[in-house]
Amino acid sequence: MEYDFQAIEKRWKAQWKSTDAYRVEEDPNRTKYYVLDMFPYPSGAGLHVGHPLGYIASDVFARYKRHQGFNVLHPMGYDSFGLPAEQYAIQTGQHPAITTETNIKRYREQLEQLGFCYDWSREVRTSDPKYYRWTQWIFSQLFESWYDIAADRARPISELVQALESAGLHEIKPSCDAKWWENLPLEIRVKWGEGFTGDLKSSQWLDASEDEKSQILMQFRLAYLADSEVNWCSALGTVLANDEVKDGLSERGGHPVQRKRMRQWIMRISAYAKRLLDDLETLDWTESIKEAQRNWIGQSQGAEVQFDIAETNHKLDVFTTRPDTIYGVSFMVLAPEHPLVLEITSPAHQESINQYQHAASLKSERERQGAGDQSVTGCDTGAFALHPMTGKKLPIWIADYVLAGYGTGAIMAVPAGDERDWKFAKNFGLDIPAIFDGKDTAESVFTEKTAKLCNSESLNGLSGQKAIPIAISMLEAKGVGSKQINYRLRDAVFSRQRYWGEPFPVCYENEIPRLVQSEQVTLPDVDAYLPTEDGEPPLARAKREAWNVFEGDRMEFNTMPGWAGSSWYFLRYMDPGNETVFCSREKSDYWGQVDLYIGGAEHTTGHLLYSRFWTKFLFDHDWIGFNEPFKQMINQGMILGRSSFVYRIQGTNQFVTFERRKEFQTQRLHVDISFVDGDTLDTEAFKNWRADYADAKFILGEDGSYTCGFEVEKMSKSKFNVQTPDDLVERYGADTLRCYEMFLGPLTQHKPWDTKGISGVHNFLRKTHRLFAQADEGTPDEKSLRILHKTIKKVSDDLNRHAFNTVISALMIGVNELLDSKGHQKELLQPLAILLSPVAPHLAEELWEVSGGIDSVMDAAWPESHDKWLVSDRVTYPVSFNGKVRFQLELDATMNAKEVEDAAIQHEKTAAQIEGKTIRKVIVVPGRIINIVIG
RNA sequence: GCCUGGAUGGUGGAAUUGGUAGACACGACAGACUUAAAAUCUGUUGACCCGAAGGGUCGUGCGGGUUCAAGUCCCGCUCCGGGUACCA
Repeated sequence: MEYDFQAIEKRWKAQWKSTDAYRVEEDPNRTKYYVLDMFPYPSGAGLHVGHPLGYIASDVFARYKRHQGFNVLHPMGYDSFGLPAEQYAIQTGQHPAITTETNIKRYREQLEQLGFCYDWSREVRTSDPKYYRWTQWIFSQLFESWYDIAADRARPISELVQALESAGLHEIKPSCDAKWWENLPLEIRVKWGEGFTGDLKSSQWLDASEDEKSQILMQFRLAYLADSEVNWCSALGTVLANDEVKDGLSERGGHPVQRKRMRQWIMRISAYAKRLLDDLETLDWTESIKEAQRNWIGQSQGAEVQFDIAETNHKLDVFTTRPDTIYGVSFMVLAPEHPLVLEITSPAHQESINQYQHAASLKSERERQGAGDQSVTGCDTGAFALHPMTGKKLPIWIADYVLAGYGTGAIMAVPAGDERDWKFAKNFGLDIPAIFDGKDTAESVFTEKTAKLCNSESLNGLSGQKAIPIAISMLEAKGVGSKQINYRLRDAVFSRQRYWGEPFPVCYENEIPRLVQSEQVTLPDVDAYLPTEDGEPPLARAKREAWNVFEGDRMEFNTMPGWAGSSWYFLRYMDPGNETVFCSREKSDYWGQVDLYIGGAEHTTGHLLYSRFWTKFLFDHDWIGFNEPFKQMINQGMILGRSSFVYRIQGTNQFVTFERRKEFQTQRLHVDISFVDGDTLDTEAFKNWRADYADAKFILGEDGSYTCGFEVEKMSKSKFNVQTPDDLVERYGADTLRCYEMFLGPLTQHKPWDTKGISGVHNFLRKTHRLFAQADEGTPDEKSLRILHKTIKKVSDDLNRHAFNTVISALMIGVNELLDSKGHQKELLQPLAILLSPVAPHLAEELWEVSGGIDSVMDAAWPESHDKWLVSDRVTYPVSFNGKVRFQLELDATMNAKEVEDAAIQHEKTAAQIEGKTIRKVIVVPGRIINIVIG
């Protein structure tokens, strides 16, 4: 009987559906295992062959764990808010919900086609109000929380209020901006006086009005409203990401983009910087991803130093990692946006400063940070700072290499010891004080901490490493500085000026925000998915009646970013239908962390950081019992496309085959890979492709066919190299596609997609089918048993280390050898069907039945290999001379090293190798190798 | 620049702890079956040299090194992919 994959796959899919085979429930008697794929965005194009790679791997692993008796949670859902649907809505007026629904339907069909063992009853969609209700709830909780630095965790804002009422800010330290009071309106600060430095008294708090209290609390909330610099594009009425801006213009449309301060919701992720950094140690992720997160969080240790500004009362704070070089400071540099610039610039410099600030505001953050061009720019303010130790006057400049958002937005420049400062000093002719003994820093910068300091008073003679703590205590003693740990990690902007996202459960009264708690806020209908004419987000178009709940003067017009819904979705899968909590504690205690997370590496610093942050927040409130979401993660590589090309002779409609293309002047054109089999073009299909090719002529090769050229590149529609799984599933079946994607190579590596090899894998399944067709009740011989147990061991070991590609080879070898040894007894075939089941589940069910298995193969216990069948009593040793293998020697496995050595030396072929030379040494690794050193 | 992953036959790749490099598969070639083709099956297939069997030399991006033994470890490079960037 032929391997009729279509009938087999149809039959078992129906069977699984009718028995609800993938339904999982909590079961206290079994150990859980949670396998998760990264949340897909359901795009209109559907899945291409690159997508399922990770899904197949996780599915294989989930099935393997199920065989091992684990209670496996393996869910799937959709990150269904997002820009493409909104873009489509702008163009067509179709509600994004409709587009999204259509796309999800297509995704679902494709996913089901591949036979994944998802428990679809747990499916979630971020755009479903029943889901985003809880995203909104988590936002509310962040709004209602502050971060207690001493306790190192989030706490309810009510506890902060209590503390403020009884003792002010004296005894507690909330995470906040270093000078949080400067964000408050002047009226409040006036009441507290000039010298206010953050030590809020309970009397001052009790004295404040309700509005004022709300504004003060805003400085400490974990979700807070503040002004933040954004790339504003007024033509598009929206904010753009750094990489959507090119040369000061929007990438789409080429409209001018300007840096602008906008009031936005922000997440105080910086409060969690240290924990996010430290807890990386507990994760089984690749070192490269962990390292990238470390760099992103960017902890640096150093000191904050205060400089007085000459002839004013202003003070300038800077952060430095090199307080030891304090005597090398020769000027100061502020970010162009630094609030002090306005106040200190001398009238003579005012105009050039204004110009420079304007120019800087037109640059994107990326451009400011140099992307490519290393030219040094800056502008003198005409003001001077006073050196805290020497009192020397130091000119204050502004330059765009100093970023407002990092540290204090100002630096003390030490040209002798810092690359950028040195270049800046050289460029503008500023002093470069020599502070390193024996280093000529007028000629080149010296950035290491190894040289002994000079011209540095009490620090003289010390190396930088030793001088740092001494310099800090010196600064502390003088009251002009203190030890400080700084993080590069910035608070995350949480507002988007878009329609298709979660609405905030927030309304405004006198522009003071408060939570809407009477009812869930759902997305209102709008007449268009565009910003309003005065640049308000699309939600500002919603009429009052369009909101299902309307409180205060107005509702919040922003929506939440894409990462909101995806930061906690792994929790919702545990308890998808719960209408009273986001996930019951009982269920999250049972399912716990994701044991294995599979997805691309492109989410390294976005999703993977934010979901860690939210997990820690939920943990702080004891709503879940673990503080990291994803225990182990594997990042799959990208699947690249294989493009095919035809060669058109210039100026004609004639196409020349690949081998002969050099004989003519040709243009290389992409051709749709669906007309190409191997590299051979279906010329008829090609002619029917497009009208202008209808009368194409071909110069063929010797074999009478047209051969295409090829190249490996990213899969994309415009390159006509996109392979969808659909037609492959139709031609070969889902099991073949699953096996083939696994067989292609290591999961984590990038690899070209090439269907050439798929027939080999398909062939393997056919051979397997053929082997089982001969199933009988006999007793297997020893040879076959050895093959089986070798295969069990190899497949199990490889699955354990996620080497899915070699799992397939091992199965191929096993099947080939069993066909050879006539090992078709049911006793052998049943375990073999189980081994096959994770990778080719449909065929495995069929074969399980054929070989007399009971119930579904999915729940059959994973076979164990027995040493009895693995160890052999004979060993074939390679015998090498000076490392070169010369012959094989079969010996008894029980022989010890000395006996093996003697046997090797006495062997007749050894004599021929020695030939006059003497044996210097013999190395025997029992069971492995013999090496005889001669000379 | 920095961080990070990689480079092995014509192709995808295997070699898990330093121990027989090239498993498995594709492709190619040859053969069987066939009137023929397709399909299927069998064999050969890293390069080079001598040859009847058999044997030898070279060989894992490049140059060094450690070792009885290196694709694997160390030092120095080249190229390709990804991330990131004047982060004080």
